[in-house]
Amino acid sequence: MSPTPQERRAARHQLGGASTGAPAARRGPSGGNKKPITVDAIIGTAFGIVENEGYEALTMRRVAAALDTGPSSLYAHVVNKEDLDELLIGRLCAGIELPEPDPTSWRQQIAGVCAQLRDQYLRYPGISQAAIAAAPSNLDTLRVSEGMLALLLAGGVDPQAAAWATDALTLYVNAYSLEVSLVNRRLDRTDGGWVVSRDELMRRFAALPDTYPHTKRYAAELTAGTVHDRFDFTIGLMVDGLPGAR
Amino acid sequence: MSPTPQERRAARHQLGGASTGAPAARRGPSGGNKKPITVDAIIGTAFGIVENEGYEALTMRRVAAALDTGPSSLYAHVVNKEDLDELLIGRLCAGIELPEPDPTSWRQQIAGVCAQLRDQYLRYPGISQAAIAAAPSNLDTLRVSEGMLALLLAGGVDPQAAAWATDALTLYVNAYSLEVSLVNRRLDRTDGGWVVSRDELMRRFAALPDTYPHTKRYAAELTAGTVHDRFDFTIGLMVDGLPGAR
DNA sequence: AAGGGACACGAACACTGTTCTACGACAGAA
DNA sequence: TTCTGTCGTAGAACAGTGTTCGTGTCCCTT
Repeated sequence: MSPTPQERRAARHQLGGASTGAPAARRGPSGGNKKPITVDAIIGTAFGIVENEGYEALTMRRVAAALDTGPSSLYAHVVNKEDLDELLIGRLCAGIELPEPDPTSWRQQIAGVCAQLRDQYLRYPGISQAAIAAAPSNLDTLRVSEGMLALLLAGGVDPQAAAWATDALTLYVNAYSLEVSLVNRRLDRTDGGWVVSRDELMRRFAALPDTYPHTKRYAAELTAGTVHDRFDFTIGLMVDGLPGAR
Repeated sequence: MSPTPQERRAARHQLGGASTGAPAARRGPSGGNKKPITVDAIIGTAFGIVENEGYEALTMRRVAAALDTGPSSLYAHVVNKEDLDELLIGRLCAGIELPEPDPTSWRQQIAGVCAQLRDQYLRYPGISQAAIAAAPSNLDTLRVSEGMLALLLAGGVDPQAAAWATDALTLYVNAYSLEVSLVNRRLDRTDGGWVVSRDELMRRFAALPDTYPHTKRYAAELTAGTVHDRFDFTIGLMVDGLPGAR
C-alpha cells in the first residue's frame, strides 16, 4: 500500500494505472498549509513550465521551486527526470483523440491524428525531445500507435506496411515538431523581434557561391509554404504511398 | 590575420573556409613537447570520443582531457559546445559522396545518399541529436541538401515537391538514426548482454490488455525486419510517392 | 635586447541531476 | 492520554556540466 515511484513506473509499463487517493494536506515539516505534492501536481506544474519557458527550462529544481519545495522532495514521487519526461509524454498522448476507423476516409483520419500530435508537441516547445527518447513500451504512447494501426488496417493497408508506417509516421511527427521548436527557439534567442523572415532567408540563399546552383535557383521553393504546408506535404507523401483502399 | 572562433563560425556560414596553416608546436606554458591545439585536432578527438563512448560522453572537459589540457583551452578555437556540434556534423556531411545525377536511376541514388547519411550517423551514436539542432544554413549540410535536390530535379520531380522532399528526407534520416542510437544505448544500459531480442518484445506485446487488439494481433509485423528494412521501407515510401520520371 | 601579441591554462561561477540524512507531523496501539 | 513508528518533506552535499576571467608563458618582431 506504499507504492514507491519505481513500482509506479513498472506498473505504467504493464497496465493502466488506477488513480491513487491523494492525501488531504502536506504533512512535512513545513506545516499543513500547503497543498500536498502529488504526481499529478508535478506533471501539471511541469507542463506549465514547458508551455511558458520551453523544455530546456524544465529542471527538477525549477519544478520544485514552483511547488515551494526543494529538489529532493520530487524523488519520492518520480524516479528520474527521465521518468518525469515519460510521464509528460504519456499524459500528452492520453489527450489525443482517436477516431473510429472509417474505411472510406482513413487517409484524412491518419492526417488528423498526426496533426493533433504535432499541435500538442508545438504547444509545449521542445517536449518532442522527450518523446523521441521515451520508451516505446509506454502504455499511453502505445495507445496512439494502436489507434493509428487500426486506422491503417481499416483502410486495407497490408499489415506489414501498416506496422512500419505507424512507426515512420510517429517518428516523423516527433522530428518535425522538434525541429520547429528548435528553430523557433533559435529565432527567439538571436533576435528579440524574431523576424528573420522569408526575404532574409531568400537573400542568404541567393548570396551562395555557384557551387550551389539548385539551391540558388529554387530558393523560392525551398522557403515556400507555411509550417503546416511542409508538414501536410510529407504526411501526404507517406500516406498516399501506402497501397490501400480507395 | 587573427581569426577569433566567432569569425570562423561566421565565415563557415558564408563561404567555404580555406585551411588555416597550423603552427608547429604548442606554445603555452606546458612547453613545446605537445602537439598544438587546432580546430582539426579538437574535431578529431571529439569524433573519437563519440565513436567509442557515444554522444552523451562528448563534453568539453572530456575533449580537453584527451588533449591533455583544461576545458578553457578549447574556447580559443571553438565558440561553443553548440559550435563544436556544428563542426562535427559539418565534417560528417563533408564526407558524404554525392553521385552525378542520373535521370534513370535517381530513386536508387537518393536512397544511396540517405543510407550513407544513416551509416555515418550510426557510426557515431547519438550525433544525430546535434544534427537536428544544427543550423540548416551550415555550408556543409547545405551541400548535401543541394546534392539531393539535384538528384530529385534530375529525376523530373516538381521543384516545389523536390524542395520539400529533401527537407523531409534529411529530417527522417536524422530522426531514425537518433532513435536507433537511443534504443541501442538503452539496451546497453539496462542489460550488459543487450539481448532483449525479438522474442522478449513479442511476449510483451502479447501480454498487453485487450484494449490493444491490433498491437497484439500483429506483434509479429511490428517487430519484424532488421534495422535496414524499416529504414528502406520508409525511404521507399517517400521516394516512390514522388511523381517523377520512370 | 626589449616589446608585443597570441596562445594556454588554472581556478572559479552558476548551473544540472541525484542521494544522504535528519526532521517533524500524522497514524494507530497501549 | 501518551508513546511509538512510519512516511512524506526538506536541507545540504556530491559529482558532474558549460563557460569566463585573469594570469602566465612562449615565440616572433622591432
